[in-house]
Amino acid sequence: MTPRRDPRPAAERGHSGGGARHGGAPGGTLTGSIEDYLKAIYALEELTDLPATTSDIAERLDIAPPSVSGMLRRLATRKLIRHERYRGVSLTPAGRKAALKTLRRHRVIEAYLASVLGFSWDTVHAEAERLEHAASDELIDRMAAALGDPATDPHGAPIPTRDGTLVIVPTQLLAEQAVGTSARVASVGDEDGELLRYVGSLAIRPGAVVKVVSRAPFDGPLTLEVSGSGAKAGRTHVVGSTVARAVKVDKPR
Amino acid sequence: MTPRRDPRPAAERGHSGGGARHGGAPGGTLTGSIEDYLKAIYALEELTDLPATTSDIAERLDIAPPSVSGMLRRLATRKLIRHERYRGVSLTPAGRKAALKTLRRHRVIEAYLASVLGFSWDTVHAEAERLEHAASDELIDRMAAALGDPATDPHGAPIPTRDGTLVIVPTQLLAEQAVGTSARVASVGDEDGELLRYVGSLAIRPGAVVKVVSRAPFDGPLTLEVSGSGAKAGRTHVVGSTVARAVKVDKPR
DNA sequence: CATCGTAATTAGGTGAACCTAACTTTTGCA
DNA sequence: TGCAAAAGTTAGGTTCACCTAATTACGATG
Ligand SMILES: [Mn+2]
Ligand SMILES: [Mn+2]
Ligand SMILES: [Mn+2]
Ligand SMILES: [Mn+2]
Repeated sequence: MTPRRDPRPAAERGHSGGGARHGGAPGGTLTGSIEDYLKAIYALEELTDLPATTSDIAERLDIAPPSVSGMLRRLATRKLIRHERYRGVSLTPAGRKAALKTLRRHRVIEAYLASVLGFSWDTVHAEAERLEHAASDELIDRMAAALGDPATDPHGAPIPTRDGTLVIVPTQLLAEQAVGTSARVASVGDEDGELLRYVGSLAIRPGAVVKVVSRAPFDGPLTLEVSGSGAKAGRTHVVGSTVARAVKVDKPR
Repeated sequence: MTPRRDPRPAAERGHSGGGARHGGAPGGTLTGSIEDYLKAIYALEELTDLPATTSDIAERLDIAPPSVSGMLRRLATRKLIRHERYRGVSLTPAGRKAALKTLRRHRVIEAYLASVLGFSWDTVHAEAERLEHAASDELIDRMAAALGDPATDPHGAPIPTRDGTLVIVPTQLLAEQAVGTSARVASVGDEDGELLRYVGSLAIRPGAVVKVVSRAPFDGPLTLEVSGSGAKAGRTHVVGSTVARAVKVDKPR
């Protein structure tokens, strides 16, 4: 009569989801896939202040749109998102909380790998993308503590605190920075390792100061001066719009 | 005509298997489940020098025997084990290699967590059990290097080298040690956290020297003297056969 | 050497997370 | 305002890794 074994879905048990932590979080344990969807939705909402669309999520996660539709239904059932059919999704408080928790894990891991284990800033993201689903809360806390609870990750992105608070510093894209002005680099997008290696070779990293010398029309290339230490510092460089949209600078005021 | 996307099974892609590393290992990437099966088979073969049986594997992994049968068929198809129907399984060279690789990962992670991040020896196993499937080779190498390529994990178990060599020190179970003799503790089984906490409280850990004072018949309790530093050291203790079978001591010669 | 208990396998599910092909809804634009 | 393209969903698969119930093989014993 009584089932012999753990009747939970496979993904929530030992393996296959990666999401099996220990503490019984309200609403049940989240799989690794779910954590990545929530992170993606969070990032898209943040970016546009609008509901995230199916195709944006699909593109970001490199998953076919119908697969996303299916997952969104599951996320809605679990009350992690609100889904208006054909319109898009937004995170519920529970979903946002879970997204920020995963984001904290991701960024703490990145910071630890870079600071303590000597990983380069273009390799930490891929590693963190997997470890974020396998590390316990305990491990994340210990890594953060070992670094003195860092405020940002190696790419300059703010690290959510243990209680789910994310400090939002006003920034704008380097692509939007006025010609002739200087600004401090706040962060660089961490998804594309090649881009990070290139940007790093130009001494563009969080804290560096960049001056926009000129901007070609029609989303054209940007001429920059990077002031900072290093061999290439102080020289001018021409970067394309992809790079200019991957770099965030402090907003002037 | 051409398939739009990655046609690999879901478990080998982004998530769901945990086994998706980066380097294209020969024979295809292994899922986290497969890695755990191979580790279990390796341990059972090591223990008895006989083919591992379905029910032993099932018990060790807490999985129903029919599920194990199914997985064994898949492992045999992938040439990781040899399977004689109704008889048992043994690892092929490829399977053994994979098992040792996972074992190395597991033990390096345990050692790192204990030495660098201050985890206690009774908590590292659970953490390593998940991280072993998500960490890259690079990460394992860096953790091992940070510790000066340790020879053993916190429980005294030898760590396989990068090239898959495992140093086998002749040991016997504390349960088999002759009455009246002393021996150095080589290792303690790491699966049961509660047991580790208890054993640790008796100052029984790798390197400690234990003397068997007496042994009650019929698999009965053992009276021990633990010599070493610590408050409880030098006192006698009585431990049951479960503990006596979890502790390995150097073999006399 | 027949039999019976145990071990192993087969048969037939399930849910998660993906896919392509086909269909429906929304929307941008002539 | 009508209509085609784009976006989103539904329909119908697949694989993985688990499950229970039923069946088959093995091997110990009388
Ligand atoms: Mn991830
Ligand atoms: Mn980052
Ligand atoms: Mn494991
Ligand atoms: Mn261990």
